[in-house]
Amino acid sequence: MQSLLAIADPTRRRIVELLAVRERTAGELVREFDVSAPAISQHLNVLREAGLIVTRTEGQSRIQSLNPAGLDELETWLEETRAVWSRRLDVLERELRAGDAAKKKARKTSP
Amino acid sequence: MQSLLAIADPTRRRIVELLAVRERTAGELVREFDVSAPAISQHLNVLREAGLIVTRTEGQSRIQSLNPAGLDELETWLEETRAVWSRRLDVLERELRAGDAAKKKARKTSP
DNA sequence: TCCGTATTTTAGCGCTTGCTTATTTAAGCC
DNA sequence: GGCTTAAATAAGCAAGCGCTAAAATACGGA
Repeated sequence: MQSLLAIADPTRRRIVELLAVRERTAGELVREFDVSAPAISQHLNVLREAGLIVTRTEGQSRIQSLNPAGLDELETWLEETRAVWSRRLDVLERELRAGDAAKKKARKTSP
Repeated sequence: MQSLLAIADPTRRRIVELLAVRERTAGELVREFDVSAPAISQHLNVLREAGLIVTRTEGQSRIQSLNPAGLDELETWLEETRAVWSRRLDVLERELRAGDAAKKKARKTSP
């Protein structure tokens, strides 16, 4: 779940959003933020290790782009959690209905 | 985006998963982990402030349960990012195809 | 009212994180 | 080779995080 930790940081999340629009060099990204180039470079390392971006060298600039498989991990966790959880809600609702029915029945014999 | 920061921590993520199955008291949650009760209580504070869980008092125990709206924020970010990004991939693919066509055409006149 | 159980708050500590400046690596150009 | 541009790495620092033990709060029962 490294990708979750990676996008928990606002700067890194913004980088991902920028790269979602189009790929960029490290230098282009630096210009979008009020932090130094090393700071961005370090963020890019984290994102790369999390599998969210890939970097290819082209001449003397390194181009950063989103990794197709990167967001999958996040989506999977979210989907699974939501699946378990909404199943639970269904059960809860059914129990609630059953409970109401039982109450109604009980009221007839002992109000 | 507080919810993202909240579930970036493995313990808190586990708490969410446990609550997805069924609601639990703080004490029940403590027994699931190898950390002290205060630690769990603090994690619950973070999750509550992030809107991921709600707490109701029942007698002397406090019951924690997942907040229906909580995961939405995450899902929204993920969906939007993916939407922008996959749109970009579509454009890219189309450009690629157009490029191939242009190359083919060019080859006919000047190989 | 005093006590036990459940939980939270406080205070303090070590570790990690994100940032900066300084230095290093790498590629293109003369 | 020497210079410039692009980017990464290294070292160091302040702030934040998660943990713990200790104290405080809240409720139910004898």
